[in-house]
Amino acid sequence: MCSASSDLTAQAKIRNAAIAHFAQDGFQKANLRAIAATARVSAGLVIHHFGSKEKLRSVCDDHVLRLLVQRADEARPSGMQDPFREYLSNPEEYRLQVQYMLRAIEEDMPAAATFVNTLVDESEEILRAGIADGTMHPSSDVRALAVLSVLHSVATLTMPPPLARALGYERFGPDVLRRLALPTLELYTHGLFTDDAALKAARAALNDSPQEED
Amino acid sequence: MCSASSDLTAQAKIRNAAIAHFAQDGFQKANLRAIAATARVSAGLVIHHFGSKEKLRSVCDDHVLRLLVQRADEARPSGMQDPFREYLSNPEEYRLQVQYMLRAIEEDMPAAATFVNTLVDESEEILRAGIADGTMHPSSDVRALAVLSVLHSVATLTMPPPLARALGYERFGPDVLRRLALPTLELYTHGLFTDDAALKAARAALNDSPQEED
DNA sequence: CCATGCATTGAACATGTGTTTAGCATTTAA
DNA sequence: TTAAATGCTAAACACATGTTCAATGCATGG
Repeated sequence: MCSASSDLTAQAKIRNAAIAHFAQDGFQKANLRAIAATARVSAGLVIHHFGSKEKLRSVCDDHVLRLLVQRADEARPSGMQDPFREYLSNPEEYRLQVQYMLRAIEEDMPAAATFVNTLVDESEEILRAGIADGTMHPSSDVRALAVLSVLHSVATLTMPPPLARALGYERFGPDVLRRLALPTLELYTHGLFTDDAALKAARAALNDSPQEED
Repeated sequence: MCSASSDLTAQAKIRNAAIAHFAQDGFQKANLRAIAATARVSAGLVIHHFGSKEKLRSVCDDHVLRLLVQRADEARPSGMQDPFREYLSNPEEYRLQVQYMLRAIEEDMPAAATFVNTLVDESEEILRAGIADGTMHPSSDVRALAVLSVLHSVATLTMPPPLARALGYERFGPDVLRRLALPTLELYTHGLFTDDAALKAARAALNDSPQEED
């Protein structure tokens, strides 16, 4: 990265350093002096160019969002589906951008909402198409299923250290992802239960106390 | 809570206030003066009784862990399985303890490791029993499946706001949980795919490049 | 060459927050 | 009753960190 950083403008160097720090430490824990140090500039220059830490984050949000959406568009029509393989088969820089966006989702930033909506909408489309052509089971609530699958993907990619350790790894990484790939596909192919007793029980319970709308 | 707080020792009041603040805001964002204000004491007293913010957290960790494990033991042999129904059908105080432990998992505290290991071990036992008696499908990696199911539960209970909003809710809550219950059970009963093409492809891909890095 | 403007810096400033300290009040023990 | 210990507080302190400011260097145009 140092080889490329010398011919970038100071603004771009700061922005890239900020993206790395925000992705790794989160917005709050990341501090301007460390970002400035990574970018080989002073803390004052960061404010001079971006006005405030908040505005700097906004610029980073837009930048990463643009990169990810652009990459997804280029990969049409497959889009952003199968985030696991996507994540595994792409360069370090891409992983950083994904990590940044995952942090943004956790911290509920506006750019994250845009990103998540894109993912969920795309997921819902794929589900509806799969159900229509018979490759996927029908669902009582396709929208919820779309959210659920995105949630599972996000959760896997942000797996908390204690869970990674329960699997025998120091922390989340590509090896953990590979380890979980097969069980995940097995679950999505055969399910877990051999009968629908639990499902019927849940349906009954939800009908007993229908806290619902239409 | 105010009615009960008057006859608690100051230490207990501070500890309970800290649990609430840590659960709601996370350890870093929570500050001693706010905790002290909730407990109706001065900030200095918090340090006087607990030594430091870090030690205060340690006491809270142990306290919440003890309460949750005790509750799980009382609920034997069902233990901590089906966290959704457990979460929905229990009082506010219990939700706070769960929320505290979820925060501890995110922030990778020692107590969280204990809790997670309990959950995963218990989950693995249940899976092995279910597979043995034929109510669950065999798995190529039961341990990983146990981690996966715990991960899904944790992820659902800590659903980031953007995902809750993608479902049409302001933020995560009991209603979101009820909405996701059926799709989750459907997934765990029937799976998603109607054939095993994706599963076979994954098996093949993992055999082709079993240990690849770029 | 000078002047203007931009990039950049180091130091100072402001604020939030964990912690320390000195002191006060109340209880307890001799 | 006095003295020590305990519970508790307000203020001060230390430090991290976002931000401001004055000054310096350096380019470009007149």
